[in-house]
Amino acid sequence: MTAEGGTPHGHGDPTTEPTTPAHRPTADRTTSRDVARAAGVSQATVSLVLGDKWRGRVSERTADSVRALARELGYRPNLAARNLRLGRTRTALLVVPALTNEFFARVHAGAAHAAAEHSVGVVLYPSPDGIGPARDPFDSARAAVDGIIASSMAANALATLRGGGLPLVMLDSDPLRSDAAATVNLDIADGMRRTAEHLLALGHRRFAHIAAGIDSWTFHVRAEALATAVHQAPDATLRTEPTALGVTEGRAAAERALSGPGPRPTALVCDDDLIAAGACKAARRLGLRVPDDLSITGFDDLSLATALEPELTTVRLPAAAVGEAGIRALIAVLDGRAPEPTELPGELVVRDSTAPPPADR
Amino acid sequence: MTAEGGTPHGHGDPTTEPTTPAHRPTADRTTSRDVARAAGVSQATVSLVLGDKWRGRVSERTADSVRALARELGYRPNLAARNLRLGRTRTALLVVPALTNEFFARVHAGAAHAAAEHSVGVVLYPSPDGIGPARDPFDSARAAVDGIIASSMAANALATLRGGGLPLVMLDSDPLRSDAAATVNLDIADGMRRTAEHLLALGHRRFAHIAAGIDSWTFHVRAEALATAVHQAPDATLRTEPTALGVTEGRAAAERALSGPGPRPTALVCDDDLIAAGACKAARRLGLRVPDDLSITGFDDLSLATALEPELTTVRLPAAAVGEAGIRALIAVLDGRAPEPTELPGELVVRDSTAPPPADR
DNA sequence: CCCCGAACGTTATACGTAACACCTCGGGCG
DNA sequence: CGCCCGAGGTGTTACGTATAACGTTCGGGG
Repeated sequence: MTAEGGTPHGHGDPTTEPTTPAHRPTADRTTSRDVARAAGVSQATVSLVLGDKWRGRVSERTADSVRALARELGYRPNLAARNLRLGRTRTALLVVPALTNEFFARVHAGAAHAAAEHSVGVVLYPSPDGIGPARDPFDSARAAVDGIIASSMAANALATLRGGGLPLVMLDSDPLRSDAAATVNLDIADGMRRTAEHLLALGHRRFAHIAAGIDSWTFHVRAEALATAVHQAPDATLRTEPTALGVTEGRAAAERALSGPGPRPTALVCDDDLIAAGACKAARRLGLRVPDDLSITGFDDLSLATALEPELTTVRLPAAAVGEAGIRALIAVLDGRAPEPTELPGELVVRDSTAPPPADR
Repeated sequence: MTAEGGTPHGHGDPTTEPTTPAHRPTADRTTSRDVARAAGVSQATVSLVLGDKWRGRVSERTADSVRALARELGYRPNLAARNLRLGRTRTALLVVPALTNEFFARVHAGAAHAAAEHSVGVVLYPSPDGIGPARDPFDSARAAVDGIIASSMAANALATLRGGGLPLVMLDSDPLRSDAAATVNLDIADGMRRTAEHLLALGHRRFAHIAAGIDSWTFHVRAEALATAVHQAPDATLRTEPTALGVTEGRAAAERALSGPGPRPTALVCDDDLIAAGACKAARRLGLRVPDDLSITGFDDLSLATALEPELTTVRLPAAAVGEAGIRALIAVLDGRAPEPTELPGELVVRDSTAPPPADR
């Protein structure tokens, strides 16, 4: 029990040399203590100087010398030790379905940008988009984090996320039934309504909704908003063709919608730009010209929208702003402030894939 | 020095209750010691059991009880503490230009996948694609990492990366002049050669290279390989039109190439699919049909390639495999094994944007 | 002459974990 | 009987950092 009487440790060699402590727990990097030794001060002083808390406690000369030596020795603070000591990491975990979806890549870019401005880090957990219980994000990310920002589309990871007891900011999820500490939403309904009104104003009355068949709030909102807006014109009809996400899938769904029974729709409203790209291919395959014979709209305004010919009329969503707002909200929560709930507007971008419907027979 | 005789600490209250140590360094999560107390064992035992090193040292009954309590109390190991103790983090830093480039999003996906299989994490440093000294990746990523995987296109961050003293795996960089611990390369030259041979076989002789004007190894290789392959046909001509990356930029460059002096090229070889998409738009704008009047090829095989009409003939690069190989190489280096240098092949995917040239006048 | 308060640092922890070196105890064996 | 052995643990330490609490010197005012 007493620590007196001989070193209880195995390699009780009182030389200053460490002599490789037999299991080498650390890569031999310079520590703040090394800098301290070199500067002839205590480790605490180094910590004060480098932490910029030295004013009035350390002389300017000493501070300068410490800084110089730190640079010279290539000192880099050990993040693990710092995080342990402080009990926080200044790091956020961003949970999204997949970055190959450009929308989420942009969300990440916005988050990374805003985070950098606050000296905060972002680590990513791309929730495997298949279903299944998903690996534990906390294990997979393997980085200690202070809070979580999660897209509602990463649904399969959400259950696990709850358990962590960490502050959670939800992106684009139902604000009513969310137990998150904060939410950042997109005004999806408004975007869809504007799309419908644009098409109605052009004279369209026969609509088909090529709808992402995904049980996610954002897509429910799209369907509902479209239906509501379309039916403001009493003679308008709307049929819905569900599809998985993706160009090929969208093409198949659009072909079904265009070759179904009854009069052919003159406008295809697609749940995202990839589906819209597929719809364009379907149109061409059926010998329909876009936009003369058929109008097509997308959603998201990915770079794809302007790469296509004709360029897509679509709703531009401020993806980067979503990421930024997510970071800001999380920081607010972590600082104990109440984050204002955010709702970001979309914007209808009219390009070349919409036009008045062909003259009816 | 002796621990006897009264607690030297300020709030010397010998109760077991911590009574909030005045600055609350840690969020009050369950620690392994809490689990130990609940199970009536020592913290060391908890560590053994949960670290799966208990066989032959702890009875099965005790181990079960510890595991049950850990789950019940919602115990999650403190990664910062673990990392500090072990001196490693089982985390890799992936440095890429930007994830909005689908190619790098796929690289990341591959890396994340391979990493997860080895219980390793990946954190991302998207090097701001502008030039400039870039923030310190180690600071920005804010996560302690064991090693780095960097794309050669994240050039502006590379200098800083060197300083860290961490193992570095380079992706798609010049293997000859690289001081990296390992390299993972794509056989870009082969892909470009196949493209040229495909076009030559179709009968093309007048080529234009819409070339990414970026000082990066991968693009130098493309230019060189294309020139070499094209000039195997003695009557072939090749002009080069540099461009920035992106659809709009590619369109402008293609327009220059098509409207320049001399006979018009019949084949446009583009350095990536985005540029190729721009080239398609340029062709349409000039009244040229693809592929009847003009053949166009891309590079990368992004999802864009099949979204376009006509679908692009392009070189499919195994982006995900690059990420996977990067992780594997890094793990090998960290384990002290010598990683075999990897060179991954591309594959020419012939689609609808290439055809024999129009009959010459 | 003495105490005081700046100025300038230092000492001592504590964070939570993993690994090592010890303990203890009952039984088998020579 | 004495001794060792293995099973089943415990005590202690160290990782590198940040900070609260505590010295120590020195010039000056009362």
